[in-house]
Amino acid sequence: MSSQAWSAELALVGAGGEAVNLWRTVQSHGLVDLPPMRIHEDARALEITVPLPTGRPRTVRIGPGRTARALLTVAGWAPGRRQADDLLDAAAYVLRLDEDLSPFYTRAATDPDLAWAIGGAGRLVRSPTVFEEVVKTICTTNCTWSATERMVGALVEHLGEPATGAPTDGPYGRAFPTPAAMAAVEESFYRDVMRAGYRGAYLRSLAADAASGALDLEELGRAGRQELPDDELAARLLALPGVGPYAAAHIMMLLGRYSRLVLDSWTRPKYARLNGGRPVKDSTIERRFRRYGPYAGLAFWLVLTRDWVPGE
DNA sequence: CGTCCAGGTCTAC
DNA sequence: GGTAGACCTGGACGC
Repeated sequence: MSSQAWSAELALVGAGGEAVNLWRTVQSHGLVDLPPMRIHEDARALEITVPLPTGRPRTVRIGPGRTARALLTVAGWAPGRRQADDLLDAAAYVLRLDEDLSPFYTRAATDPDLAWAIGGAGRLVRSPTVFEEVVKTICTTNCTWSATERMVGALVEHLGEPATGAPTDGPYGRAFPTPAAMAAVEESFYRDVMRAGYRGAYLRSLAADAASGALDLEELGRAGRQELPDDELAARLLALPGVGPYAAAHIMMLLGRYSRLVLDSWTRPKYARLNGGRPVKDSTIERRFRRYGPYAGLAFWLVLTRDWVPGE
């Protein structure tokens, strides 16, 4: 416990000069409610524990700063210039500030259902690693949200590297586990501690392949659309154990590949509710968002989550 | 207490 | 290529 706290501001602007609504970004999808991320409602801030290129992970709060800026704070930290820059880079990465959403906004501007978004919505919080997006997504499949929380919570609490000054127990204040850490534990961990059921074998296999280098998820997830088109990325993801159509679409959306719509037992009824309550066929939904081309999945997601932040 | 199913996926037809 | 059944777990529900 140190009374010192490091803080710095980060300009909230997209790569194309677009506005960025921080609070909307913080609440952009469900994974921000899973360790090592959490939302501090009263402060309108995102807390996340991020690995840094050097030294231990750090837990940073990303909240509102001066106009069009985020304020980053880390308790009990007095970093050097290099480390401070690393943390700023990590926060910018998590907020996806390197992405240019202006092509999407150009299309949204002419859509009465989505024109509201151009004020700074549509930026989805990004995990520090692709591995984390994949593992968490697998932990959302075929189970309730409370089960997802249990599984991810156990992973981070028991296998995540603690940040300096982190609490000695509990899932917060720890970076998401590395593939090596997840590959090093026995099956019994997945069965008895994480209680992952049949997903345990998928996760263990995924972690082992990622740890050995046989599978480079980070390269896969960060490849450009030119070198790896969406269809090919989808095929590669679908080949992963435990990743089917829903999970592939969800992972792709989190990777900034929005061509697929996330269709599952939450999105289908939610879309139906927004359209008079009658079930809507997948093909009908696909058709409605086809005009968005590579942004179809993002447009769909924003329509579904518009009411997550009141006032829009 | 049994059945169903949740932000599905895999295997075997 | 499309479609049943099985699959871990544990809340929610009906009986």
